[in-house]
Amino acid sequence: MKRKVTLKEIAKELDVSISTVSKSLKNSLEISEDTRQKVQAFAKLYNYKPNNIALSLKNRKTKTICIIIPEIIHHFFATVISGVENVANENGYNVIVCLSDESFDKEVINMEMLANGSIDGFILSLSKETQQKKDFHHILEVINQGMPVVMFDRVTNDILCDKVIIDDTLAAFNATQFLIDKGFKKIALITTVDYVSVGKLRTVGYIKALKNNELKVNEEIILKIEDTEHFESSIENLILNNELDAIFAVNEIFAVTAIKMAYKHGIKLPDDLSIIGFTDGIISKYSTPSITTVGQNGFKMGGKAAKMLIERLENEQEVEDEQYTTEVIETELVERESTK
Amino acid sequence: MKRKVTLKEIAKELDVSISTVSKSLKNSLEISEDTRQKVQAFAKLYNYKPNNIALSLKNRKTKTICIIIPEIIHHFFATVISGVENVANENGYNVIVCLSDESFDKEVINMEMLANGSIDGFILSLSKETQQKKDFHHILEVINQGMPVVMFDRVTNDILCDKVIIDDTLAAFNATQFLIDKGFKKIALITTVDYVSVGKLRTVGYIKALKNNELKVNEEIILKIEDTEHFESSIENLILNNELDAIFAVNEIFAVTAIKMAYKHGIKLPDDLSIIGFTDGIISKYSTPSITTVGQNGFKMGGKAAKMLIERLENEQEVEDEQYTTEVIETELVERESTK
DNA sequence: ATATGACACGAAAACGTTTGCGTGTTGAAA
DNA sequence: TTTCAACACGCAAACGTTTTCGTGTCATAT
Repeated sequence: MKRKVTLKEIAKELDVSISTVSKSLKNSLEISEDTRQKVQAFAKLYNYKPNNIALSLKNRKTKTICIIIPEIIHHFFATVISGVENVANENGYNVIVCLSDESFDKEVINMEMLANGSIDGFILSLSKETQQKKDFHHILEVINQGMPVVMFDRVTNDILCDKVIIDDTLAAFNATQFLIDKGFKKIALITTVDYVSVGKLRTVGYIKALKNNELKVNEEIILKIEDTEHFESSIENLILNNELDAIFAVNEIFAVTAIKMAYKHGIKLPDDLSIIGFTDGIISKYSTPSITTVGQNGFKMGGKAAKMLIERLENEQEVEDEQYTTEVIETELVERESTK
Repeated sequence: MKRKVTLKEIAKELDVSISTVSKSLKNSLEISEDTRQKVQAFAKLYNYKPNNIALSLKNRKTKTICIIIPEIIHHFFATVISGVENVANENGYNVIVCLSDESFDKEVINMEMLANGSIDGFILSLSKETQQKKDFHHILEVINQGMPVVMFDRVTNDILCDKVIIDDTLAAFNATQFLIDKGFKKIALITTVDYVSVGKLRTVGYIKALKNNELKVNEEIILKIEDTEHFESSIENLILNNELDAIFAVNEIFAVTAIKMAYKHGIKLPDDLSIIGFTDGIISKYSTPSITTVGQNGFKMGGKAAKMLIERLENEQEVEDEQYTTEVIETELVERESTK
């Protein structure tokens, strides 16, 4: 086992100074051809690689960014990570992944743990609990320290920073309009409780579309799910107690559960009932029938977020314009078998 | 915007030395009650937090581990990350996630990029390409430098290190036996090409179970899928051209695709055909019918891997026993609707 | 009055780099 | 022979910590 070799060791071995070694390896003109080659040969032989930590300390940048997400199990967040990773690597950055588990405390701890020089910036999607508490002091603190933050998907207006989102309202509007255009009148909504920002926005879009087409908004067929564990029966009741034409669900799980309940009671899809979901994940693709859904393009979203963050990092020394931008990623309606 | 405050700045402000500040904050007995309180108050006021990079350099440990996985999109790998994150955080470690995208080169680059002091150790599941090339020099190099590596799931005998796996052969054996016990005779296998280690092992288990029950191994109903993109028709043909009793698929995608093809041709599950998959992911849970499958418990696997790595890190100074262990995580057959 | 010890603090090295600047050695020009 | 530039290299500071080892100032004991 040969431990990592350092400049100092090379210097001692070759009987030159540390600076000479360092300069030789950087092909400095100060150093004679002779020693330069000698040093480089030796360094290659011993597989010298500069110590990243030392460099980070010297340069005061770590070339590492952190992404904090509520849950990695969600396909959407996984694709976002993938997108972040992609452009981060292209730019020589590493990615630390932190999970908040939808918990405010974990979000705070994670941020505090890393805001001490370990990383150069954050990419962040708020946990449910944080959205509920509306307590963003930890984020503000980090920003005030001069560390750039980019928020995505689950964002808040209370924080000024770069953001990348989709137009949830518009996407929901379009999805609902799509159903209306098919001639459906009785369109149910399965959504989350209001404090989940994206759930609320999607609800708004749904209602807007109905009103826009002079359809009555019927509270009885708007199901707001609180408990993310036991909602099967709520959805089952929704379907059984109403003669629905179609359902718009604000996520995959709700959509596929609706399909399951319909199937259970012999309701044929898409003949008797059409369903549109949100998020083009693994479930929508492989479900039987496969699910028509709103694709969010998490990969692109992550990539964009990383790009914005890195640009801010690399231009830090220049003008602090403090002009924050909010990038909107376009969504697309992926038509599959669950709608006719 | 107030930048991070350092020991030096506190020292200057309070007109004491850096050492005094450092010691005060660590409640050293060397320092008088008086100055200790003064320093601590000042530090709290300015929200002093020690710079992690400086600490890493000094201590020669970063309290960061890296996990390299082939794809984050796979639910199984996502759960493993989750498990790693969990015990890492419990022990004050951070997790860097790297994706190899099933590419040998990316795997190598990732390892080299981080093996220079940025992290303390690796957790790793081999990319397909690496398994195919059987080139493990990058891993060996890292280990030879004294950096601990823990491999999981997709491992190789060519590398000596700690490992955490499931008994793929046994799990496949049990799954097949389960089908045999139901009275099925004609049981097809949908698997991967042989160089994917786990695919091969699961194939072995399937064959073993058949032989053990004196059932004929019929190559015609063993489908080895090479192209991970276009395999629908292969599976469709398998189902149509053979009067199958049951199918054992080595992953979720294959299983759910089989269901889709069966559904397409009006074959009723589980009445006409039973299916068992592998990996208890999101698909198996939400598919209609939901899929009986072999649960791998990725969360536990990741947790165990992290624990092994951290233990090795913390005991590094002690006896270098060099006794590597391979931990086997038990699997469980999750019975659902796709089998009768 | 002197020696002793506790006490409270500072200097400096170390972790591994990079880099501006100083300096000793050349050779050639004056 | 003197002067001066080019050359090739080393010194030292800096990044932010921690920690060992001094050291100066007291009060106390002798």
